[in-house]
Amino acid sequence: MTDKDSLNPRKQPSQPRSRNTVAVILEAAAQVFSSSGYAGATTNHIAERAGVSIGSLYQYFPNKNAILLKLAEQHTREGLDFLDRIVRDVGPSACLDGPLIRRIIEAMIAFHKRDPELHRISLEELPIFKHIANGAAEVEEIAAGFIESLLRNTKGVRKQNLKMAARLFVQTVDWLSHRYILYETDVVEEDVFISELTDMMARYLLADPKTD
Amino acid sequence: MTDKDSLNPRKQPSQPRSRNTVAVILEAAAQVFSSSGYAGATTNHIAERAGVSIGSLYQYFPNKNAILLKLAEQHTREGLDFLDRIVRDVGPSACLDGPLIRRIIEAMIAFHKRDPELHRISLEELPIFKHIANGAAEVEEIAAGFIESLLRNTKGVRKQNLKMAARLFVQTVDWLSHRYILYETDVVEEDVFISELTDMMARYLLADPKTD
Amino acid sequence: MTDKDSLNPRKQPSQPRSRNTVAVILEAAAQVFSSSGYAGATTNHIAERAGVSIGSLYQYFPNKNAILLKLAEQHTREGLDFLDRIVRDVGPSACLDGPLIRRIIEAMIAFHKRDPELHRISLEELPIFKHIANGAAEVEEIAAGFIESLLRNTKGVRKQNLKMAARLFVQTVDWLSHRYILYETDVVEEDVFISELTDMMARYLLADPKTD
Amino acid sequence: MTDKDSLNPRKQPSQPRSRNTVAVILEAAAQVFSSSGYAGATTNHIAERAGVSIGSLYQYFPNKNAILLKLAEQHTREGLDFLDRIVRDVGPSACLDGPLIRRIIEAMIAFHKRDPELHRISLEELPIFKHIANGAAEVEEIAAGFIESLLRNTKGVRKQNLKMAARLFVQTVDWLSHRYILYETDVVEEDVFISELTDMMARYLLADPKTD
DNA sequence: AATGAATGAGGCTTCATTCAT
DNA sequence: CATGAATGAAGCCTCATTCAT
Repeated sequence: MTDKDSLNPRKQPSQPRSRNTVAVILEAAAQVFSSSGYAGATTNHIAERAGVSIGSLYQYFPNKNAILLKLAEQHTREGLDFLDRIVRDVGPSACLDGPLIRRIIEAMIAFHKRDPELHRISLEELPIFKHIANGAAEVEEIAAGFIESLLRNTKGVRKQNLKMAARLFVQTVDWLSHRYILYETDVVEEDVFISELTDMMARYLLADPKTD
Repeated sequence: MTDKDSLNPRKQPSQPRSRNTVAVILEAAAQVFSSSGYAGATTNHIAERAGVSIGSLYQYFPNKNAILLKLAEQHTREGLDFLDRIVRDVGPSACLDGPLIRRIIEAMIAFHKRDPELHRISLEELPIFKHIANGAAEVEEIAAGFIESLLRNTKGVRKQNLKMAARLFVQTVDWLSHRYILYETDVVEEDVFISELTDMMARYLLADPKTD
Repeated sequence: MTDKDSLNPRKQPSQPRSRNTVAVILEAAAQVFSSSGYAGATTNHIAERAGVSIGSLYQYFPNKNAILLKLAEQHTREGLDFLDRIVRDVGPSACLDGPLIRRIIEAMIAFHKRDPELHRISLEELPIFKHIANGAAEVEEIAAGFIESLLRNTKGVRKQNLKMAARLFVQTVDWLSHRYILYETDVVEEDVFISELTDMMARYLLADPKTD
Repeated sequence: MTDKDSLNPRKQPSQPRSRNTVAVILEAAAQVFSSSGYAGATTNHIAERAGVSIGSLYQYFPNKNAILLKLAEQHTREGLDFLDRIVRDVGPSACLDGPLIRRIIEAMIAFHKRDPELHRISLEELPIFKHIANGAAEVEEIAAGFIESLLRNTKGVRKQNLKMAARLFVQTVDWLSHRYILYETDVVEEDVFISELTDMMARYLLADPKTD
C-alpha cells in the first residue's frame, strides 16, 4: 500500500502482549542501530535480535525509517523528561545564573552519556529524512522555550532577543557536549570541559557571569 | 578484502586524460551525493551523470566510499585554502579582535554556502565510517591552530588554555553556521545571526569584546 | 496438505449466526475482489471489511481460493436463477423466434450489469485454478440445455446439431455481452449492440430471422 | 525509482549479446507463465529458466508485469504478421465470401494452437492491468480494419455498419476459437467446429452465405 | 466461537561490483 | 583504457495462515 512509504505506525498495539512486542522491537532496534549505524542495520537483524519474527516487526512498523523515527521520538521524550525534572527542581521563578548554567550543562552531558551512539544517530543520521518532522527539533524548541523563560526571570541578561539567545544556547551546549562525549572525552578532562562551556555561555548571556 | 575495502585510489591518474576523468567523476559524484544523499546515490548514477561508463569509474575508485572520501578530502582541501587565504590576508602578526572574529565567521558562512548539501554529507554522513580518518578533523585541527596563533598575538585574551579555547571557537562557529545555512536561513536574518555569533565568541575570548 | 489445499468449507455453518457470518464475509469478499482483483485482495482486508476477525474468516473458509470459489458458485447460482425465471416466463412450449432471442440477450446483459467486475473475475481470473471445476461451465451447460430445448420446440431451425448450436449461441452471447458491458458501453449504443447481436444469432439459428 | 511501477522497458539492449539475453528471458518467461500462470510465475524462476541472473532480468524489465506485457506485445505482433500474410495472400481487392471466411477462421485456429496457454494468459489474465493499453486491443483493431476493408470490397454484404460488423466478427471468431482450442477440442471435431463457426459468420455478414 | 497477535516462507527488487569484449 | 552487460548477495516487505488466549 501507500503505507509502505509512510512513517506512521501501522497498528496500535492494544493488548499487553503486543505492547510488549513493540517495546522489545524498539529495544533491539536501539542496539542494532547503535552498533551498526542506520545503513548497516537490517530489519531482519532487528527482528532476530528482538526474538520476534520479521512479520511481527512489520505489523507495527511500515519500514525501517519508521523504527528509527520512533526511537528518536522516544529519545526525544526522555530528553524532555530530563528537562522537566530540572525545571521542577529549579522552580518556576528561578533565574539563570552561572551555577544554574553549569547545572544544566552537567545534566545535558549526563543525558548524552546514556546512549551516545543512539544519540549520534538521531543527531547525525536522522537528518537524512530532511522532509520529515524531526523530533529533535521539538525538544530543541521546548528546551529553548524553557531557557527563554528562565532568562525572562533573570535580571542581568545582556540580550534583547531572548528567543534567539536561548536557541543558540541550546544548540551550542547540545552540539558541543555531544562532540565531547563522542570524540573528546580522552582529550579533555570532563570538569575542565564543563567549566569552559559554562564560562562561554555565562559570558554570552549574563552581564555578571560568575560561574561558581 | 584486498582491494575492495581499501580506500586508496586504484591507480594514480597520471595522464591528463585520466586526471580529467577523475575530476569529472568527482564533480558528478558531488552533484549526485548532494541531491540523493550517500545511501541514495548509486555508482551507476554517478557514472552516468559523469558521462563515463561504470567500468571506468571503478578504474579510478575501488568503491563507493572512496568516492565520497575523495570528495570530502577535496572539500577539506578547499576549506584549508579558505583558511590559508584568510591567514595570508590577516598577516602573521594580526591579533584577534571583534572585527576579525566577525570576518572569520563571515568567511565560514560563505564557505558553507558553497555546497551546503555536500558539506552536510561530509559532516553528517561521513561519520558512518567511523573507523576512517575524517578529513574534517584535520581542517578543524589546522583551523584551531590558526586561531590559537592569533590568540597568542592578542593581548586582552581572557583564556589560559588557548588550545582548548581555539577548538571550542572553531567547533562552535562551524556547527552553528552549518545549522544556520542548512536549516535556519529563513528564521533569522543573516546579519543578525552573524552579529550574535560574533558577540558570543568575542565575549568568550576577549576581555574587551567590542565587535564592530 | 490435508486441509489447506482443500476447497471445501471447513465447517458447515449450521447456526443462524454463523450463516450470517459467512454471508457477511462473502459480501465483503465480493467488494474487495471487485475493487482489487483476486491477487490484490488480501484475506485480512476481506475480514476487516466484513467486520470480522481474520481468525473467524478461517473458521469458515480453508483458504483464499475457497472464498472466490464460493463467490463464483453463488454467482453461478444467481445466473441459474436468472435463467430459471426466463424459462418459467417463457413457458415450456415456447419456440425461439427473433423477439425471444432479443429478450434473452437483454436479460443476459442485465445480468452482466449487476456486478461486472465480479463477473470479470469469475470469468477471467478463476481459470487460474484450472484444475477446479468452474461453476461457470455448469451454468453454460444448463443455459445451453435450455436453449436447446427451445430450439427443439421451434420449427424453422436451420441447424441439425442442436446441442452444438445452443452452446455456440450461449458462448457467443455471453462473451460478447460481457465484453460489451466491461469495455465497450461507450463505444456503441446499447440498443444498437443488442440489435446486432440479436441479428447475428437469429440468422445463425433461424430459417426466418425476423428479429422484431 | 518511479521506474519500478512503470511498464516501460528499462534499457534498450544495444549489443547483440544483450539482445540475446532479452530474447532468452522472454522465451523463458513464456514457458514459465504458460506453465504456472501469471500469479504463480516468479521473476527468479524466470531468470533461472533463462539461465540468466536475476539482475540481468531487471536490467531490461522493471518488473514482472512488464515481462508479460512485452510477451503479449510479441504475441500481438505475431498475430499481426499472421494477418498480414493472409492479407497479402488474398490480395488487396479480394472480397469476403464463404470460403475466405473459412480460411480466416482456420488461420485463427492455427494461430491459437501455437501457444494456447500463453494466449490464454494474454486474453484472460492480462486484463488484470485494465488501465494499461492492452496490446490485444490493437490487434483486434487492425484485424477489424482488415475485415472491414474486405467487406467494403464485397458486394452482397448485409450490413450497413461495417465497422461494427467487422469488430463483432473478429471478437466472436477470436473468442470461440480460443475456447475451442483450450477447452473443447475433444468435445467437437475440429472441422465440424470450423464449419459451424464459418456458417455463423457467413450468415451474419453475407446475403448469400455459401460457405464452401 | 471469536479474536488478533504472531509467524515465516518466499516474492520482488536493488545496486555495488566484476568481467568479457 | 573504455565499455556496458552480467552478476548475485542481500535487503525490504507481504500476506496467507496458524495459534495462544
